[in-house]
Amino acid sequence: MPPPIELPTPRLGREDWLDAAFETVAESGFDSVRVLTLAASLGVTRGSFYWHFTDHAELVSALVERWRKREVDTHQRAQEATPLEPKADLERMLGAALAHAGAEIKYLRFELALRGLGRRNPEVAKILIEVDRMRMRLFESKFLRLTENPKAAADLAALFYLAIVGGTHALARPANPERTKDYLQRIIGQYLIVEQVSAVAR
Amino acid sequence: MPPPIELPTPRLGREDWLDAAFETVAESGFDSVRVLTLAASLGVTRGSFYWHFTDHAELVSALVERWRKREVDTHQRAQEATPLEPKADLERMLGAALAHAGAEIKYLRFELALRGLGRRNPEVAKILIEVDRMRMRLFESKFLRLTENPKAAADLAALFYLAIVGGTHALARPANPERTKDYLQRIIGQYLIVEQVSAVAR
DNA sequence: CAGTCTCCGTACACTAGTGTATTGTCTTCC
DNA sequence: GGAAGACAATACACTAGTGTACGGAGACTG
Repeated sequence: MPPPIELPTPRLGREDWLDAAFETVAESGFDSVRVLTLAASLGVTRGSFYWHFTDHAELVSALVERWRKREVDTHQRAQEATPLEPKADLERMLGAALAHAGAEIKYLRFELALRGLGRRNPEVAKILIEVDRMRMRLFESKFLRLTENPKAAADLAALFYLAIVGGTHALARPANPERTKDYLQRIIGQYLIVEQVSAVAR
Repeated sequence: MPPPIELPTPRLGREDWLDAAFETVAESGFDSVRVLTLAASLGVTRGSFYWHFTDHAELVSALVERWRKREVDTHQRAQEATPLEPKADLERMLGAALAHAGAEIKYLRFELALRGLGRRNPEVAKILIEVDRMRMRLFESKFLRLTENPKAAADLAALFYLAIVGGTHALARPANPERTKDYLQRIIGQYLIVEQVSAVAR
């Protein structure tokens, strides 16, 4: 039987182009995604590209759609995960959201670039708003286990989620990987203390 | 004597080009700043541009520098402003930071685009980090009037500042102008209540 | 009222990028 | 092992953009 694994990737598939485009986006944004450049980095000419994609626009929308699907997936897996003790649960979410190590930083940077695209592209904006809502609701469900006030839970979820987004934007470059996480973890700890104190006072 | 004001702007100055570039950046990012397009929108040809600027790169860096200067200015004016009662002070800062009305939204969008540029341009990143630090320290000084714990003040300042940045990124488009402000103002109110309760408990 | 300085138009050369059409070359599968 | 289909190279036409060189027109100044 023939060898099932082929090391030098003899022929390219749609996914290979998407992967290369993903790298470029994470590196320097959507405006730097050029068919010509991608072809060069893949070691082929554009003849290949226009076989897999009809258009430059199709590449971009396929890339966005792939991201969206993955986000929905990880969100569902997070929902189905057996919840820990409340505080540890929140910290786990923070850790996941702010994982700056290795390959994760690419995902973060891709998302930042995507938000940039969303500012000029209404369809992308729609997707981002959906994903933001999704994630914020998850945060909310976690905070609901800490306070009996539903409005407070919603507000705190929004505050923390937005702080995470802001943290990645404001401090992610250059190289403040751990700082943001520390910020937010300390604050969670502190909020919980304050919350307990206020509970005692009630 | 000749009329000191001239309505149709007979000749262009450096500032006119910077203004036009600013609009474009706020609208669709730095990558959309094209000499050719700007010239068209100003009703002249590129001959004018290359008189005022040596280069496309010079336009961009001049634009960034103008933004930086203005930020330092407004920051200093904010520092010198006579402080209000602590809570009102914070709310005023929130209001200023999230002013989404009229011309302000353009500044916001410009800053978002600038953060995008900062992700690929180390010099821009440096400027952004400086401005972020500046503003966070101002927040910190405000929070220091609410709590005697300096670490708590620093953390809370970071949390709120990052939430503001995140709020503009995640929800500013399309058209959630008042929502973010409401979020944060409600939360400030709530935190202050919790803080007071915890102070009573101490 | 000539000269100079400031601003702008024009023409040219060049590069980078898209998209199309056609042909070529592997694979696979019968 | 030959045909069909999947993938890729080549060549071409086209557009958008940069930067340069030079010339011209207004305005200010002596």
